This record gives sequence, C-alpha cells and structure tokens, in this order.
Amino acid sequence: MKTASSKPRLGSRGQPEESRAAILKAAVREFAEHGIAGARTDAIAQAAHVNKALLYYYFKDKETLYGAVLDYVFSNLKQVVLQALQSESAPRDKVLAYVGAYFDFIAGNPLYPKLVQREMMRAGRGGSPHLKHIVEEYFRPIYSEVSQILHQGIAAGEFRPVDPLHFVPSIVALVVFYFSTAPVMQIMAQFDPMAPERVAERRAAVLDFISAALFRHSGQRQKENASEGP
Amino acid sequence: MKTASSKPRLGSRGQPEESRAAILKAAVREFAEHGIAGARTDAIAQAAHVNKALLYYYFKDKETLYGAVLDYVFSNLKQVVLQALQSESAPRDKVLAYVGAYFDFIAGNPLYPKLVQREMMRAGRGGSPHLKHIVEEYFRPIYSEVSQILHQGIAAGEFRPVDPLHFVPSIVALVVFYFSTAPVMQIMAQFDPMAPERVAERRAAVLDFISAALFRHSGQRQKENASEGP
DNA sequence: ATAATCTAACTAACTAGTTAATTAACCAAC
DNA sequence: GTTGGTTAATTAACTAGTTAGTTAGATTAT
Repeated sequence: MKTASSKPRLGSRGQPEESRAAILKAAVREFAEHGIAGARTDAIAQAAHVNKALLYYYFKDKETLYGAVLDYVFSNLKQVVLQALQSESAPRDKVLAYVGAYFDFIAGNPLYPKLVQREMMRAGRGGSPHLKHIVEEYFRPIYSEVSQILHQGIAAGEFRPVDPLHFVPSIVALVVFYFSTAPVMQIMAQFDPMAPERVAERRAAVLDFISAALFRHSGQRQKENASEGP
Repeated sequence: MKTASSKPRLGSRGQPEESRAAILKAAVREFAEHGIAGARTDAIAQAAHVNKALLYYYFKDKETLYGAVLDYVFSNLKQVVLQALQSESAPRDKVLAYVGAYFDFIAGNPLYPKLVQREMMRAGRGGSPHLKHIVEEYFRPIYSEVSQILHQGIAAGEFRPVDPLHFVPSIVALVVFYFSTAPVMQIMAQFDPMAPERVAERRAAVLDFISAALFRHSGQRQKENASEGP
C-alpha cells in the first residue's frame, strides 16, 4: 500500500488495491451477516464506498466474489493455525496451542464463524461450487497435521485413544459454535457473549473440555477402543 | 385425518389439514436447504403440490411460514428431549439419556440441524423476529433441566465441576455440528457421513467425548475451578 | 492517445405477495 | 330431492417491487 490519500477518490487510476480491498472487506461482512442468498450486491458496494459496477469489474459475479471472500478468510485461518503447530513441543502442548490459536483467530474476527458455518452447510443437493476447493486447500492440511499429533499423543500414552476423524470435528465444533450462535447466548444468559471477559471464560471452558476429554489422567483406565456402542 | 381420497383434489373443501401439512413439510425442506433468504415460495408450493396462493391463505407471509416451521421443529425437539430426562436415575445416566435422545432426534431428522443452526445464527444486527420466542419457549426449559442435573452430579461428586452455561452449549455443539456440516465430512473422508454405521460411530464418539469430559474417573484430581486462564 | 479505473443509468429476470374467479361441500327452504 | 345461497378451499393469472448484472461513457495517470 502507498500513500493513504484523502482525496475524494474520483476519476480513474485511483487506488485499485484499495478499492478491491474495500470491496472484499465489505463483502465479508455482508456475506457473514446474510449468507450468500441474503447478501445484497448494492449493500456491499455502498459499504465499500464504491460503485456497484466495480464489483463486477474486479469480480466476475456475486458467486465469484463470495469465493474470494472464502479464500481470504480460510487462508488466514490456515496460516494462523499451522503456525501454531510449528513448535517443537509435546503433543499435549501442540493440541493446546492449536485450539488456542484457532479460538483466538475466531474470537478476533467475529464475522468469520458465521461465514465458516454457513459455507460448511452449503452443499446438500446442488450445493456450493467452493466447498470442495476449501476442504482440499485449507481443511485437509490442517486436519492432517492435527490428526498426526493426535496419533503421536495416543502412541505416547499421553492421550486417550480417540478417533481423529471424530475428534477433530469435535474440536472445531467446540471452538466455532459459541461464536456462530452468539445471538442465542445473548438471549439465554443476559450478557454480551462477545465481551472480553466472557470470551476468556469460553476459551478456558473449551480448553478444559478438550483437555479432560483427551488427556490421560493419572489412574485412568487403559482401554483400546474409545467408543461405546449405540 | 379421514379417508385418504385418491381424487385429483380439484376444487374446494378438499383436505385442508393435508394441504397445510404438505406446505409445512415442504417448507421445512426448503428453508433447511436454502435458509430463509434463499428459500423460494414457488419452490415450496411446487413441492407441496399446491398453488402458491395457498401458502398465503394458511400463513400470513414467508416470515410467518418460517416461524411455523421453527415452532414445529423445536417443539418436537423439546418434547423428545424432556421426555428423555423424565427417568428417575442417577445424574450420570440422565445426561447420557439426554445426549442420546438429542442425538437420535437430530440424526433421525436430517433436515433439522441446518434449520437449527441457521436460526441460531440469525440475529446479528436487525435479526430474527423468532429467535427470542424460540429461546424462551424451547431452549430455556431444556437448559434449565440439564443445568440442574449437572449441578446435582457435581454436588454428588459424580461430575467434574463444570459451568453449565458453557457445558450445555458444548453438548449442543457436539451433537449438532456433525450433521450441519455433513457436506464437509462427505468431502474430507470419502464416505457418506449419514450412513447408519457412520452415524452410530459418531454417536459413540460424542457420548465418549462428553463422558470423558464430564464424569469423574477414579484417581482424578479434585479441583474446585474447572477453568484455566486465557 | 492509450489504457486502467471508475460511474450513472439502465435492463432483464426474478420473486413475494395479491386478486378475482372457481369448485364443491353443507344447509335451508320449497 | 331438487334448488339456490353460503362458505371454505383452491387456483390461474397478475402486479409491484427488488436485484444481479450490463452498458456506454467519463476521468486521469502515463
């Protein structure tokens, strides 16, 4: 980015990067709040202080813009999360670092969780053109890493013998759910669930929940299969 | 309901209850798959084999129809879940009964989880006219019951000292998430996540996860506060 | 001039909701 | 037991408003 000009940004050859970024940012909010069907291109243009035709100058159509939003959000997530897994520590600490980083990322970007959740729901019968790409590009690499760590921890006897295929989604559920359903919490309890102290409380609760469910405690029974029949 | 006539159902004074029910059923599917903004009233009418104007004869407008769908779904949920909590057993078994019933209800109605999730997300800035009613009417009674059981279990020393305000949503997250995000699972793993054996697997995993996180195991440390700082 | 950036105004398609008419069950009077 | 009015249930066709996407041109740095 160059000089942040305060000019009325008229005419041409203005700030292409700024415009594009403004559109993306506005689109994140609009899509997160209303979903792809509920999002209005006019609203995005207005929020970005840009003519609507510019959306179509930078992005092919609404669906493509939505795809760009998803790529932006999920690549950020991937970067943050994989970085947290870089350290050379015990499986136990790696899992905690992963969950913590994931939680903080979501908590720090209150618009993302709904976007994530909405996209994950989009597929049933003629669904999303983006989902496959997102899964392959962002989810699978993260899953592989975490899954590997789980196996290490289990092999080392640090963890209970859980199935990563279920445990990893369970982690995601615990991290994301609170934020995507914040409106319900707002009504249930009578406080703002996004207030820093509440978020900190939730963070602790999630870490505690996962720790208790995953880590072996002294005196705990050895058991090869982690499941009970239905 | 009377004789199921096989007449072409033309004209008037046909089967008012059947028509209304057909509309509701079609609306459940349409709203679950596309959300309220993405749902098309024409599609609902067509799926219900009914003229579109009939939607407006029975329901005031799209939003009202959506509200009726929500009431239908959530009252079913409430009934099933509260019944499971009726028994006179130990807190431990009550929690397992609750989670099992909740899980089975969602698993048996594959359209509901997305509906639930979608509505729970609907509020941020000028949101849902239904959410408050749903929370007060359906969620709070369930929450109260479960919360009470958790307190009993904690007092009896059966449970770890968890905060119901976080633990209950965590349970919901674990139960609902798998189903609402089934499309992702479908791509990640290469199997149908709704296949009976997979659902059974998930059920076991959820019960195991919650059991491990909640129940005290022999030799487990006593600790008054269940959280770690952020 | 050229080309990249940007806009006001327009259009074609879609969609929630309405209207006015139609059908048949029910009931009362003849 | 037929006639005709009343009313609930249902529909084909329409309307008014919205919305994604386009176009033809304007602006300005190089």
